[in-house]
Amino acid sequence: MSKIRTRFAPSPTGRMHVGNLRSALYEFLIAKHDGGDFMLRIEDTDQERFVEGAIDIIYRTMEKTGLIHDEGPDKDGGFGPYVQSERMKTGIYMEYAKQLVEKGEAYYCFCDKERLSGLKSEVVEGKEITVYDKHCLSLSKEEVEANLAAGKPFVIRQNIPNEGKTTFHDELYGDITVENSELDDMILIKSDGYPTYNFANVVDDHTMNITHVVRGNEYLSSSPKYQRLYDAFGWESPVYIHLPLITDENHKKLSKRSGHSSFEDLLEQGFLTEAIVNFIALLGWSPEDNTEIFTLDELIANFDYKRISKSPAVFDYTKLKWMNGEYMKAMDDDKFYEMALPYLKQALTRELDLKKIATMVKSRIEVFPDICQLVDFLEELPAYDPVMYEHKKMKTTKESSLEVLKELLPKFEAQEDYSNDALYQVLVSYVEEKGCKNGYAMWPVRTAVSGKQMTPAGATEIMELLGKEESIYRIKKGIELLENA
RNA sequence: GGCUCCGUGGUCAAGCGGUUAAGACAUCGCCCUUUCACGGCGGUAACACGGGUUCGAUUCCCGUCGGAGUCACCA
Repeated sequence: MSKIRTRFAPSPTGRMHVGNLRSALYEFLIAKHDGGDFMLRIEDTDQERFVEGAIDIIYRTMEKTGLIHDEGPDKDGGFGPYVQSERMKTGIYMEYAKQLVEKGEAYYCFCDKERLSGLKSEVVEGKEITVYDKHCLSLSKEEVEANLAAGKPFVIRQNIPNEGKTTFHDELYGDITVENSELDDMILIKSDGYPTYNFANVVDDHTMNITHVVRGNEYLSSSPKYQRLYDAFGWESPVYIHLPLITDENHKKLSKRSGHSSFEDLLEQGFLTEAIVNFIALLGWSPEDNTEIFTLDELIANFDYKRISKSPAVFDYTKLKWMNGEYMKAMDDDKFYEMALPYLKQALTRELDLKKIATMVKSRIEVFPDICQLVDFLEELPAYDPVMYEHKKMKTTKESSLEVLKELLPKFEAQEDYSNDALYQVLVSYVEEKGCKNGYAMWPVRTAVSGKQMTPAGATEIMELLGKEESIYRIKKGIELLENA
């Protein structure tokens, strides 16, 4: 058995779609699990859709996610060029297309747009469906030569008989057979001389010795055509592995509209690269045991493509968030601080111990932007409703809270050491003296000092952060509020 | 609409003829706690339906229904 060779073949048309990223991941894992090679090939045969900078996005994403290719435009492995527009310059596609023409497996077509649009078509769900009528197949060799000599624009189409069936084999889905009459004579070479994706893909996969073609499920229905191409050339077909679709919450193919369809979207929303990779690895694949958290190396070690699922998977944003939270908790404090800093700075402008705050917040958030609403009260005491002082479990009421705050205020004013420990002592001794439960005193203080239902820290921790002046000010505010309530 | 694929809780999923049908997210409840969160414990919740095959079907076959994908000089 020869070494496995897989490839990731994106088109430089913009952001990295998570579906594509998962394909890349699986292609990488299938090769690496077996000690094989993974390559990157740029499929830029559509000049119109080409987006400037998109190739950089691809490189950056691959590197960031750790999907390091063994061969690619920047790493020649002897099978180059690895960019289709460059391959085209070698004349490879036209050469192979002509081979097919000679074998009668393809033919020149000179039909123009007008004739094509005049073909009988059917409109289904707003989409126009036309089947080419093989009009140019009947052209004689002389007619073709004459047209070519006259410089008439042409395309080359695959010649698929109207009879018979075509079968191809997929590792996951098994044998799939379709009637040839269902297969359209697809274009191999476009009138601009570029190959279509379909054709370039087959030629390149073969000439680059790709052993396992791993791609999205959306190619399943066109695969018979590819199979016919391999057969027409007399090439051995690769192992096909079609991946289940990733859908949105409505079970539709994940699209830009969902707002989280690309890797960049996710990064912008505060997700960690490792969490994203881990999450999408589990979209359509599961290990033998119940492990859910995987490093890339662990994935390589455990990835068995036979365990890839056949049914589509909904991209569960909520679970991604949970997973991201797990990664955050596992992060070391310094690294977390570094990454959280931009968000902290955005929320807080006053002098505060950001490092301490970062640590407090670390185990309580799922994505970085959560930080803002969690710590904003430190910046400025929010307006709050005095009913927040009432807490059933703490047995506090507005009245009891007022009393506690009033009794505590002079103690806090007298206190010089505003460390959490010292402050906590003040509270505890007050509680002992009063003979009540901790919460009975804690709750009102925390409420006064934060104005929030939920905070990333306890009362005295907050006071330590705020400092004496601000703490006293906030407690006085609380008293005022309660007196007027 | 034709063709193709898919069909286990709300979601990801294990299962591959005999199981009390795992686990995770979400949700709910309880406990812990310097509130909330974290953490711990527990609960609710699924084999789309109808026929076969079989001693026995979630598992195999057929049909129905449902969902999706695809039908470009886009990839």
